[in-house]
Amino acid sequence: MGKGVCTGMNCDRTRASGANGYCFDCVVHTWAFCAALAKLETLQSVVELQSEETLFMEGDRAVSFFTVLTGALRISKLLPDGRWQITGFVLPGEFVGLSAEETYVDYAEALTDASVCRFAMSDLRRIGAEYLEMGGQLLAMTNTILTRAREHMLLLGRMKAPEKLASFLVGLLNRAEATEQPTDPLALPMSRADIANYLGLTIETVSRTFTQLRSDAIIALPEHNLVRVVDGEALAQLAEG
Amino acid sequence: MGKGVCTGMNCDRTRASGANGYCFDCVVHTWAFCAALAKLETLQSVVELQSEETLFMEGDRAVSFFTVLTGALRISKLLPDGRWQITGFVLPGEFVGLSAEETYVDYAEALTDASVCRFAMSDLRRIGAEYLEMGGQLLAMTNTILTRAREHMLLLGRMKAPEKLASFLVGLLNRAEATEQPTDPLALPMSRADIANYLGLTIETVSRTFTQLRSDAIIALPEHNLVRVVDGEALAQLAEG
DNA sequence: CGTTAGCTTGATTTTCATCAATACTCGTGG
DNA sequence: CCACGAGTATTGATGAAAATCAAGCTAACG
Repeated sequence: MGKGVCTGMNCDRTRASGANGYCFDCVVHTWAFCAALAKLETLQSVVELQSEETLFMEGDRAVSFFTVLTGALRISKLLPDGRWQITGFVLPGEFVGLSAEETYVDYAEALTDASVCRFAMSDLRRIGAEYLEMGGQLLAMTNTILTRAREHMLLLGRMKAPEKLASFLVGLLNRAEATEQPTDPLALPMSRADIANYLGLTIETVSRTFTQLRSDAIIALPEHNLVRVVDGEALAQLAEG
Repeated sequence: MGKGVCTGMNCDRTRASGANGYCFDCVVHTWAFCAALAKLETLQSVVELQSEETLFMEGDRAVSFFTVLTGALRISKLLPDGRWQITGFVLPGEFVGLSAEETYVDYAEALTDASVCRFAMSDLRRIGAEYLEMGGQLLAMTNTILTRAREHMLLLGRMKAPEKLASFLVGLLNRAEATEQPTDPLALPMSRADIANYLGLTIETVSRTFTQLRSDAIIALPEHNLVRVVDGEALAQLAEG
């Protein structure tokens, strides 16, 4: 899994939030849960991550949670024998690291160079009374994540390889659209290995399936990490099962 | 999937909560999120469900959410072509039906005859300001559900049939223990078909795997729906992967 | 006591994993 | 600028796990 480790709390690569310490000009301002809050700006700090760096590990004390500003993270769970499953990708404006436990229950690692905005759990509890609105926002966003998790279970349990890949691409397209990022050549921030793991497949099967979708003229692959949708109808069809 | 439909809101089979309308002697009082609240008792009503009855469906307006009092529910998602995936079982004291959307995003059906305690979403919003504590409880419980969902993804994506089944049994044992229900002959409230679907397998594979675990002297099956753990060590070992 | 739904067992097929090369891409240094 | 090498992706051949197809079995219920 990841190489470097930066547990947020004690990482030296932190600095004041945004360009000048205010949320209102934060890159993800309009999508992130913290958008609702003016005073929150005093509570966070920005953490810079290099590609493959670990933000937190299972078992670490869950003292912080995070909003992704730029780049992307991967969330995964590990089996004792080394097998693991990526349970989600976290894109800009989305948050990660809330846990009902004292410690984190999964791993968060940077897929690319990334920056995240750190919040202290203790601050969350403290301001709860004042900034009730945020509690609601967090609950809503957690529910959104849960909904996505359940869709992913349907994918893992019941879909065939081409359906899985189509579904994955459609999901990425939707999220890119939602955060106003380019979709025509859609960028895949993750490797084939990450895609394969996320979909419960192997690298080889993902690769074969990519070439299959390409030869069926459903997508084009101008580069390994760029996808162009040729037949959106067929892709959506596949993605639906 | 289910037969009858009872969307909670307009179900006639409702009555006042508990034996006498107070939460404090509710059967799940000590485990349910509502335990923290005294005033909540005025806000709910009890809904009785028959086995296989539907509590809510994907697309229904999400006007209520529920705590299970007795029995068990199954939560599932449906693919257009009829394939579906059970994403979770809901046991007494656990809640279900919170959604960030306007409508429910999955199906909830009774595995057995069951009773659930209904809360109105509007009440949740209204009392939010006063009963902040509950918001935190809901967030915590939602995070617990999310954690379980992620563990389930690991199971669906990376485990082999015997590991899946062992993991499922261990999970049920833990939950039965947590709510002080019998574990020695552990009752399986769900059919082989439900287990199979939940684990991303077929009925046949589950059946074969049960007989395999039995002939390996890891479990005994005094009846189809009763499991006795013979070699807990081996079972835990398998469940861990 | 027969019927039916749910479970088990067996035979065959399918999908995907595994094993094994081969090709591509990008960065480095001659 | 090109050759080399390492990491990543593709392609091919084979094998294994679980799905599918097809009977039987069991137990509960009329």
